[in-house]
Amino acid sequence: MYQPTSTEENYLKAIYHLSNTGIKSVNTSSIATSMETTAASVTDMLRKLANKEWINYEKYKGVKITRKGEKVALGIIRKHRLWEVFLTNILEFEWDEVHHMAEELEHVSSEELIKRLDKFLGQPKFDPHGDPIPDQTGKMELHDKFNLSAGETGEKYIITGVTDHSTLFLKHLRKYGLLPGVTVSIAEIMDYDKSMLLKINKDKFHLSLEVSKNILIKKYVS
Amino acid sequence: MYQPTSTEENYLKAIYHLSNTGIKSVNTSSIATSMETTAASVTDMLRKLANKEWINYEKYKGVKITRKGEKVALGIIRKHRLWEVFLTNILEFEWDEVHHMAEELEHVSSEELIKRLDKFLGQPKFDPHGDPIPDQTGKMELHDKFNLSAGETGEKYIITGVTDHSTLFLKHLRKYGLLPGVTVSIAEIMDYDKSMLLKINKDKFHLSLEVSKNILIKKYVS
DNA sequence: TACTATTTTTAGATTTGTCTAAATTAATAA
DNA sequence: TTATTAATTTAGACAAATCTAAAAATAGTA
Repeated sequence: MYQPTSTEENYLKAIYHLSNTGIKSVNTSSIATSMETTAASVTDMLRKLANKEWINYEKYKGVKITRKGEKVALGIIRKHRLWEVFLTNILEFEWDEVHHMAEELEHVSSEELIKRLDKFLGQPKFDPHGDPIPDQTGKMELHDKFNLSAGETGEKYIITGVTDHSTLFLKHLRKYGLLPGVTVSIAEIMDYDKSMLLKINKDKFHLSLEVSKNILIKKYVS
Repeated sequence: MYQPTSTEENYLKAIYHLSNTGIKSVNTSSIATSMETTAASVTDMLRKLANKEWINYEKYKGVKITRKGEKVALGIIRKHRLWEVFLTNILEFEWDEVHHMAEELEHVSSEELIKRLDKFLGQPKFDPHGDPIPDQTGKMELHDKFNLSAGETGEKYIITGVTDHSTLFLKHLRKYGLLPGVTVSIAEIMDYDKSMLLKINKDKFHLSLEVSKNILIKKYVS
């Protein structure tokens, strides 16, 4: 129906993420925080998005994304994550370097370009951070991730993603080789501060709760 | 000094092209035509570009691009042409399909991205249309091209580019396999309308002057 | 319930890039 | 050289996205 502007795409993406991964209700101020803008700007934009039927919005009552809006958001997320795969796998960037570039590339409009990029990359199901890539219809694999901080001593796990996507955190993990796909086992969990001793092959690392809380894992099945 | 907006980049690119490949002086209306906008909008923008020292501009006296402006323009042209190579060589688009996508991709800002893309593509010197790709400093190969319409009977030539970049023309050439890099020989030139009989390997084509005037060639050296 | 604090919206401005219509300057031709 | 035509610039307005400050609505609490 309508063609979203880059800004509208960014708002819809933020609203989608807040709706799904966030815990709190999607209100004006949470959007303002995540977009690094003011509540007044958000209110203006919400009216526009509602006019175009991408969200349901009632003054003072918060926001709910519509099917149409979700479709737009998933399209952008698909582009973002595919470009991230391109940047890491093909152009050999590190996983903590690609986010900003993908933020620009995701707004390149051609659907055919994304279709071919997807094919060229071998139709990847996850991006370098372990986040699932929606297909053309918006569907994506959602495997049962849980927090490394909830792991148990002696158990083996595969890292599947992160909850903190900041460059600082990703760089930190890279130092220890803690990347999606890597197999780890928990050697010991300290009673005092819930920090843990982690094993990758023969190497051992000491990990604070702060860090383990932001790592997602799934059970290792041999 | 200043960071150009996408719009400013497009104006500088247009002015650069008019300065070099165009015959007429670079005046307000020629820019308006090539940008598909009004003379009034151009005047507004020229003042901005002059303030940022990318052009020299005196009211009613036309425009001359500065060193700084040329540097910006060549940077954009470099990105545009590298993305075109990516789209044709890697994603297997046809040469007449890539222009519009490259117009969007050229505004993605990361210099490091372009550096790596260039490396990944094998540091190509020409884009799919035979246009030279500037290096990081703005230098590019300028081999002595001339018009196919100025070619001589019996001579062998290599196609190096085109002067008409429209989709319609490029599609037309593609039908005959007349792409940059292809070797052709002129079998006959008709006295009456200057149309020519062209040979690629064993195939023969009849080409109007209209078409041959828009094809660039260089001498074949075995 | 009534008061206060917080959140949200409105009002009014700003910036960028655009437009149309009017005014001005330059170019052309009798 | 003067009159007419063409090109260019100015003036004023608009749309998108943003901001600050003020007003209005909601939520929390005594």
